[in-house]
Amino acid sequence: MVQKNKGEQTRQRILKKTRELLVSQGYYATSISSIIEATGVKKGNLYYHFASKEELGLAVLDDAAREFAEFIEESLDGENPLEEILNSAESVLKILEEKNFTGGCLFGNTALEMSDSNRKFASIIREVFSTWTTAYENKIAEAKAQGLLPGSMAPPLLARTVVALLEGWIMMIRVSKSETDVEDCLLALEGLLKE
Amino acid sequence: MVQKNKGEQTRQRILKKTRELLVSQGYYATSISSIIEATGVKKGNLYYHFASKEELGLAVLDDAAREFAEFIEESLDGENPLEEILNSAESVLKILEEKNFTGGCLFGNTALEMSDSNRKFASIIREVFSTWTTAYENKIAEAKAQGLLPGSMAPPLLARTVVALLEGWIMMIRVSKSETDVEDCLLALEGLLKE
DNA sequence: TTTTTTGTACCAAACGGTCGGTAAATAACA
DNA sequence: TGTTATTTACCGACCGTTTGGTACAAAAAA
Repeated sequence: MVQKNKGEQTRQRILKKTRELLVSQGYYATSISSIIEATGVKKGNLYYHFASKEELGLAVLDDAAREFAEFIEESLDGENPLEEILNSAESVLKILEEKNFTGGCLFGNTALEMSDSNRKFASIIREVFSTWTTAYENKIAEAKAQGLLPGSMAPPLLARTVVALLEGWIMMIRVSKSETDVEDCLLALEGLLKE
Repeated sequence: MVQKNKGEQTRQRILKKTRELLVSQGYYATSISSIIEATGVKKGNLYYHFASKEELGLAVLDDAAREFAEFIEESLDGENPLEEILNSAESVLKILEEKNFTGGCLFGNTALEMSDSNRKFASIIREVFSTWTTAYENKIAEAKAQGLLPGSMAPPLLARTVVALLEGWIMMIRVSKSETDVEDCLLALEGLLKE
């Protein structure tokens, strides 16, 4: 069995493993040597695939952004638009639980760590929040059309609020590491959307 | 004119200036040498006042936490409990604007950067969120007693949701750097609390 | 054979931190 | 009050380690 694209496989391995490190430690705390250790890839090889730490970080973020967009689309599932959003939020929180509340959201973390100092990172983050918000916004507009939504908030504002609420709760859950906080977060979302 | 407590003054100067650096750059991106440069305090002197970078970071966080608790108390001002919370939130966001949306919230930033790896930092952050939440919780309970609050969310949950909403929006504002987002954040809070 | 991929050895710069020692302020004593 | 101890505050050269990054040869694949 001859494998094509051996280099591409290595590249992917670096990408995924580095993502793990970035999620749990952040950009600056993740050193090249720790990436080498975690992946088993030697330094020369790493720099063959990625020109710099920054480029690697951007590639990881880009890769994760693409996956996250797909994940959000798939997670939007339910009997009505409102349920779809709540289920999506639950899916997002589920990932946190699986990681025992360590790491949190790669995009949120990177936003706070890098967006003031590095425009390239900020640009990717902006796009992630934008597609995330838009996905929810469409469902919210549907729900509004069906009379499922109380309140006077316009769909774009409400969608961004839902995302902000999630990011904020994820931050607090990461500090508290409490499972009941996950349920509280979902209750808060229901409160925001249903009454 | 002989000045007493010369050392204490130096200590305070280090504390305040380092806080600025931490707010705008984060912990790992703020090097000892950059602190030395920014304060004018020489290395030997810095390590005379603080045993390590970690201890300095913790002292900064502690100092900021005390100030923030006072700030929240003072910012709770208005005709009724609900207005008090909204005014407090507005005050918090005002600080962001004054810094041109750079830096964001020291506690939120540090939470995401350190709380998984350093328990001492996490502990301070937890306490900050706790006092912040409690301050709002009391007002919310008052508002509920006065029949000002719609919805079924219990005051403790609603208070934490308000804080989460703020932290989440602050994160997004820091990325967007948009002034209108500040107003949107306040609208979202009104939507959460008033209808 | 040529191109792609990987491993090894090395680099300068920056990192957090230590050290012996100096200068200034304060306390103790005459 | 003037003099001497003693503490407090500060300095900058230096330490070992780690950082991100490079050069280049060996190996594998095409």
